Amino acid sequence: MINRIVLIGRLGADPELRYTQQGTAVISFDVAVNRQFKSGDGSREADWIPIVAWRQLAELCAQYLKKGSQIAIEGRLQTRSYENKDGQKVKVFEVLAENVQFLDRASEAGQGGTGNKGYQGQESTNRSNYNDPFANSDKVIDISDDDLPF
Amino acid sequence: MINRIVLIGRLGADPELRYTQQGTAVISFDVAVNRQFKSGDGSREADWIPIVAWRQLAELCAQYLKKGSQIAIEGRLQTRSYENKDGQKVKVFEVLAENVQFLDRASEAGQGGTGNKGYQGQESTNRSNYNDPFANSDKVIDISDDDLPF
Amino acid sequence: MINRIVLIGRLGADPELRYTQQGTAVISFDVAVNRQFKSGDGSREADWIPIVAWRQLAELCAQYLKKGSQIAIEGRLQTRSYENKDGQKVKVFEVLAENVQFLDRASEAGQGGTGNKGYQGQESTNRSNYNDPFANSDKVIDISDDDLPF
Amino acid sequence: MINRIVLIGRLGADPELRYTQQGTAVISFDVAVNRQFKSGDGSREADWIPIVAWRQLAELCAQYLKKGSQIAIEGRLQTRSYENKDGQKVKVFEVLAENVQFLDRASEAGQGGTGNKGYQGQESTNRSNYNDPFANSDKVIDISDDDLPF
DNA sequence: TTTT
DNA sequence: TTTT
Repeated sequence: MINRIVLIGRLGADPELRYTQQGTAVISFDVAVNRQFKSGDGSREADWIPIVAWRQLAELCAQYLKKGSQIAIEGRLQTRSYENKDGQKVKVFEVLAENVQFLDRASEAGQGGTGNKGYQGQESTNRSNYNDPFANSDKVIDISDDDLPF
Repeated sequence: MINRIVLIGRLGADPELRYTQQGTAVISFDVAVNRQFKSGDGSREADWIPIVAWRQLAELCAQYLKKGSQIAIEGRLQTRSYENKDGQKVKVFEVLAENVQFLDRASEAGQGGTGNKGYQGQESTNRSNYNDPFANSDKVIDISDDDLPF
Repeated sequence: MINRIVLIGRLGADPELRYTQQGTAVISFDVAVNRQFKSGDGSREADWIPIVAWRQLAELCAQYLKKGSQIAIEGRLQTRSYENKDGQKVKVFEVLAENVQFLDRASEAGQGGTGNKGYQGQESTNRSNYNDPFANSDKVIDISDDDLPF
Repeated sequence: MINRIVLIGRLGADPELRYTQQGTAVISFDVAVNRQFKSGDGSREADWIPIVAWRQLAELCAQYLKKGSQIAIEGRLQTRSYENKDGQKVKVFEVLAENVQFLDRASEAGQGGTGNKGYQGQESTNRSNYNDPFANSDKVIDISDDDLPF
């Protein structure tokens, strides 16, 4: 069903590229999307949206993005659950990036898209059982590609 | 900054209309947005997206939506935090609905939009400090309109 | 660059499936998207948006859509030019559908997407030189697949 | 009904701010949205999308945009017709901008939105009878505000 | 927690 | 008619 989101924002920190045990590249980062209005107290507020990208798109992002980079993202809003160390079920919201556009002069990168590699459709598949990339501190995340049906 | 999402899905339960202490209508409900692909085990998966709407749009939704209703939603993805009873900070993701379209035959309601009342811009304002509507079980939620800058 | 459109509307007429000389399926139809407001004279106004879809998505549409069908469409807004019989250059606007959702009860079809076949990326390619499908009355349109770089 | 488009592109020329006879500001410009793929002949292709904005948003655009400016636009795809000097009916497609974000370093302007002035809903109204702004060469366009139901 |  |  239709699930489409477009965001423009800036990275809050350098993104870190990771790999699944099978070698699939995955990257995660948070993007601050400013709201149009200041708060009552005059502070400028932003929504911090977690983004995840896979494969070539992940590698492109790793290459061109750093803390503060401005980026346009097109993708789907997804939810998944995982169990934390306390055995509690944690619900995660994230935008699965399917197309990105780097907006900084510095990153004369142009645009990265999954589409041009023919992976876009496959990106949309279920991946509800992988562990939370954010919960891992090492570059190889504890996730089997068998769990990724793509 | 650009933050735009469009979803089509179905309500998992009857929505409940609430009012702030000042009488502002607010409604919340979860929408199941099916993914295009079945899981490896053959089960059909969905993303469950929390939706919130305010004022007239909330009242329209209360009037036309019930468990199972199909709906198209246009809005912004927002995040906010609140403290739960244990004093822990809980992060909430939700789509602020700004325009909806009821898709069920039964509800020949057509479309509800905040726009036609001139409230759309104001909807986008900061509301990061209100309590979680989901955490309240009574119809009057514990939130002062002073906290809502709109 | 980012170019994303989502529409919900109804077909003004039965769509007609055509094929290029090389056998690529293509379908075109106009969708009426109602505006939220009535005109000054009380009439309800709609924008008529031309849609085009290719390959499997075209065939799905041919199978499930007819005059009056309600549909959600996700795609890109594209422009192209062709020369009419008078040798005049005609500019065409159309939405390249990349994902559709059939919204009628009757068409228990669910959803068609190019993504699930891995064609989505290729859809985005240049096709500015083909003749106007609307200008042809026969089912085999006068267009070589050599002109379609996908 | 749902009709939502988001674009990122560059202006092909300096925009020109005009006013209706009643003094309503209106601006029109074309934006080049590059496609992700080069044509078969290696040339880079773009879709040229006509944009129109009204009132404060028009004035903001006039202030911050010039030939080559990069901009993100959120709005609706609309169609309208007018009669040209030969008495022929001409169909026009254009994106009614409801929110824009200036993306050039130089224009540290941030974002313009109709929403923050409470005009956003009204923007969506019928305006199918005004003359084509592109067809006028003087700054005051031949259009009565009586024809604009907002 | 939806639906087909 | 844009830009990288």
